[in-house]
Amino acid sequence: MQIYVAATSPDSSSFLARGASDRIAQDREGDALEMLGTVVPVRAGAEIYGEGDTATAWYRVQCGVLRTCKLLPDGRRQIEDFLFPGDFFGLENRGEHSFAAEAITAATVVRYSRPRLTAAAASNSRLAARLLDVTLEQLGKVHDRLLLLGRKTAEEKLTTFLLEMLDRSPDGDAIDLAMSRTDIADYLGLTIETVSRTFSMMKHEGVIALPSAQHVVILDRDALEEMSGDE
Amino acid sequence: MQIYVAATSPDSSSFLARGASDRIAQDREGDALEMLGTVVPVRAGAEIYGEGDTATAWYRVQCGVLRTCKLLPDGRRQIEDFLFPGDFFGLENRGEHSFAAEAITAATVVRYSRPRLTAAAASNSRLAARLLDVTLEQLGKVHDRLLLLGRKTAEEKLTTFLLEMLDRSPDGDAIDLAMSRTDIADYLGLTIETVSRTFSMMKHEGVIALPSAQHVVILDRDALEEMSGDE
DNA sequence: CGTTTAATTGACCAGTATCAACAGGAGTGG
DNA sequence: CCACTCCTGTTGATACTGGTCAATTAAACG
Repeated sequence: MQIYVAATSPDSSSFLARGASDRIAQDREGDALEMLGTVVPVRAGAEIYGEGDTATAWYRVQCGVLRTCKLLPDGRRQIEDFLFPGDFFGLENRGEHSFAAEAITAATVVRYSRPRLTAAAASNSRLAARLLDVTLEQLGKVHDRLLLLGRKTAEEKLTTFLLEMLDRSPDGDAIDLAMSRTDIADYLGLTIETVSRTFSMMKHEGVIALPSAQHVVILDRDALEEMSGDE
Repeated sequence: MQIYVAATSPDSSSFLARGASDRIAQDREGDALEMLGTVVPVRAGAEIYGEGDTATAWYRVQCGVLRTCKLLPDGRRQIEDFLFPGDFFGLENRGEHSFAAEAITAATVVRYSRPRLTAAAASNSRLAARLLDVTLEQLGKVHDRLLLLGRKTAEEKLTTFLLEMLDRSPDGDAIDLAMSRTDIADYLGLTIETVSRTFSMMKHEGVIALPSAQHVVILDRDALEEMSGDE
């Protein structure tokens, strides 16, 4: 099983006081947040919580890959996000979860009880700022996906997806896809057939190589970026 | 010009301490947030900030209707949200705004300088909790739109949109659309032609009436809800 | 009123979905 | 070790939703 490195770029405009804005350092030193969490192991394919379950906690991925998804009554599915080590999920203030969270690979997650989090944030302003930061980061990410889902073509969606996965991959030009074609399709608002066909097309054009269905090698990153529609 | 009433349903699972969770009452009494804001009038069509502008403040709509939108280099546009009185916008922690904010009608917005907000939140835990709540609410709203953009049909998108507008309308069964067909199309990931055709179809089926392009009367709410795909 | 812009409607087209067949690997049992 | 099965992914043929281009109507504004 591959290990993904969390993308934790320090953000200069963070809501944290300047000297404390380096999240990586903070993670190492073990801040207030770390004291509150409970480590929970999850089997591959298992559900951490379902859509509609009472939301009692926030979570963070320690290792493994997960997905959060939502269903329409007739079974159509939308994957909200793929989650890698370092990612938070379950961030909601509604009474119940509006997405389900499921483990794609075997995983470990850290569980932060919401009442405890609320109480701790009330007396620790740095923790409160941190929670806000995490939430704002998620919001920014989701915003980008609106444009992708609403306005991009299949080819643009898939190249954007690959570049995104590449950013989170330890390797510079190879991606180990932990998720199935179905997951990718439901993430991008496409069908598995279109995902597969678009992969094949990119392969034939020499932009990527596909040693196996799960293993993607980027051959021409520039071309990929051009195809993503973002520039 | 029509006046919209902000949808401010108290949320029992708020991050605010229980006795203070009624946002409506809070707004009336004038909390810490109110002290920090500057009222800014905006002309119809004017831009409050552009995509890529340095993000220096958060905002809240006092009156009028605005939109936040994002462009692809080739001109394709995605509207992130329509904003009505009471709505917050500009909530970001990246250095620059990832969406532009524009006034659809003449409007007044309240501007909250970010450095001042950060400082105030650091010493006022109730304000910090409030900011987190506002952000989480936005996150929840955007999540619902992912499913709409990724998996719903044109008809489902438009009925969902109408029900959404109806919820925010002062009237029980009539909607005054402040935005153009182009705006609606860019909000739902469709073209103006498809929006127009779908409206016509719904009119012919007797689900809605269209006394004018801007005025929609809901004739059969149940049918509309059934058509939205959500149940 | 005439002019301009927004919305509607129509004809046609394209991108993506659907339906269906086939191929490739992984696991299982003989 | 090979054959069989199952499952996932790929490829092909065809259909259809929604997009594009164009013409018409309606509304807004001077």
